Amino acid sequence: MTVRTRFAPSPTGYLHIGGARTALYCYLEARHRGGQFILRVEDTDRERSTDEAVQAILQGMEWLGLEHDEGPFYQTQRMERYHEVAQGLVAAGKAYYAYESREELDAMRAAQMEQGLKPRYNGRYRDDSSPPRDDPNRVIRFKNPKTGSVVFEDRVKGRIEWSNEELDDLIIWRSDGFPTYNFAVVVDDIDMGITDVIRGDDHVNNTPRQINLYEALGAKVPAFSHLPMILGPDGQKLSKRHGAVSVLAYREDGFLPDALLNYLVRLGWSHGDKEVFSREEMVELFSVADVNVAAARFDLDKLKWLNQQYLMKAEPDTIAPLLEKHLRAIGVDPAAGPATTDVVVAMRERAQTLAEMAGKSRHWYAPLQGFDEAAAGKHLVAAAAAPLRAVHAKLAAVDDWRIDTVHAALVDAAAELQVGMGKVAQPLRVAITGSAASPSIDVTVYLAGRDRALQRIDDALARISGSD
RNA sequence: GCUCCCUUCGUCUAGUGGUCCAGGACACCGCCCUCUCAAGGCGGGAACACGAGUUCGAACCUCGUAGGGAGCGCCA
Repeated sequence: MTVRTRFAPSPTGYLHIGGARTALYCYLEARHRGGQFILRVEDTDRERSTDEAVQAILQGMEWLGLEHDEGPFYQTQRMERYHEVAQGLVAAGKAYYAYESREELDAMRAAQMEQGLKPRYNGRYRDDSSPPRDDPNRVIRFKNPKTGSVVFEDRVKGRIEWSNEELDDLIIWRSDGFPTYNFAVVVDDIDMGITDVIRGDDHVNNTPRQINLYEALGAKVPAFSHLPMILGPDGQKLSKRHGAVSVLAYREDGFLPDALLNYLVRLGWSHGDKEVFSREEMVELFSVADVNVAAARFDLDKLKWLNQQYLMKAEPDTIAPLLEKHLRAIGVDPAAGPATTDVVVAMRERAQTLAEMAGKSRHWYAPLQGFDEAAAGKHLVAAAAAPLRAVHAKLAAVDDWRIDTVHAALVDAAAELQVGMGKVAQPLRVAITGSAASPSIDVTVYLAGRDRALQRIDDALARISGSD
């Protein structure tokens, strides 16, 4: 039997970091074992599910390159099937109708809590053999076994045992005519031949009752793997403030999907000391059985480091179009300056994200947005005027504008003035970029282009004479 | 309250009874390289939650304590 895993998000929000990691692990486990990865949208909560959320999740999966082999399936399109299975359970005496109102149930739970008991349904209609009657509160409850225990071997957490006395008769069919989650997942996972259920560990508590459902339906119980949570940097549950945003927000921030995937795969899983994994390596080496049991915190610094590793390793040609997008995003026209592939090569060691790269490259494409005052105050001083004039003259005389010819011009200027390169480079750097940090000075000047470079030197000279 | 789960450097983790006075990575600090900033190289500080027990020997096994998390829905 081939391995089949599924990712089953509910479309009540976007695809966030935690969901993305779950999807990645499902995907990797299936690929690693030569099986199929299935996408299923759990949209039975008609009040909270939205179409936008469905689209956002699909887009997120696509951006990350987590391709599914089957689906997406939608639970709302499988209603007849759930109905049929629920009725079958009733007919077989394995489920029954119950008629308590929500208020009655709330009161029951409150009373139990007060006595220090775990709130559970009391099974009032469990043995009621009277024919079903119409009632707005009518639901179907599953007859959970009353004795014994459920044991399962979680592939992440190990052996887990649950006494049936802890479980009550859960509702599988709501009074509004829709199935509940615990019931629909089981029916789906059986019908779709899911062999490995990989999901967040907030579902551990549901597993024993789901296993009882599998058994009542005479189906083979799949293997379960419950993944620990991803926490925010402060150790608290992820919130919108720190990380629980859509994965697409990471695209906007200039992260590469491979870097995000690499970060995510290492969050809760490892392979010796290895840190950087290509997609192929992930597929080859990953096993959900090696996933850690404890929750992990999200660390943006490490994600940034990885992102830069990927930025530096990638072909500049593949990064250039992405840089162009980020330039446009900040209102800069990529056509108004140097070839973006050249900028990528110059900047990839100096930026951790594409957004940062775009911001630090803007001066090659658009007017300076003023000077960094500390840098200008230090370098655009009277003593810098002579070097700047010398450089201006040398650069104006370069007719074949290349990095090496620019470089030679700068060396000439420094030699002529009998000063070190530093005396020339820093004022020039500030003049060209507005700041004291940039790629090596020849590259910085080269990328600016002759006209822009000469103009900025003039502007800097004007500022120097103006401030004296 | 009850049930279940978790606990190695600030963070992600290696480690499955001896080779661990605990290894790698990010972050931090220092040095080197150097026209700046980076990148890169080298080096540094930094952890087995606590307490009992088992054992010749415990980060690894057992029990307890503390702390954290999840769940206890006609949400998923």
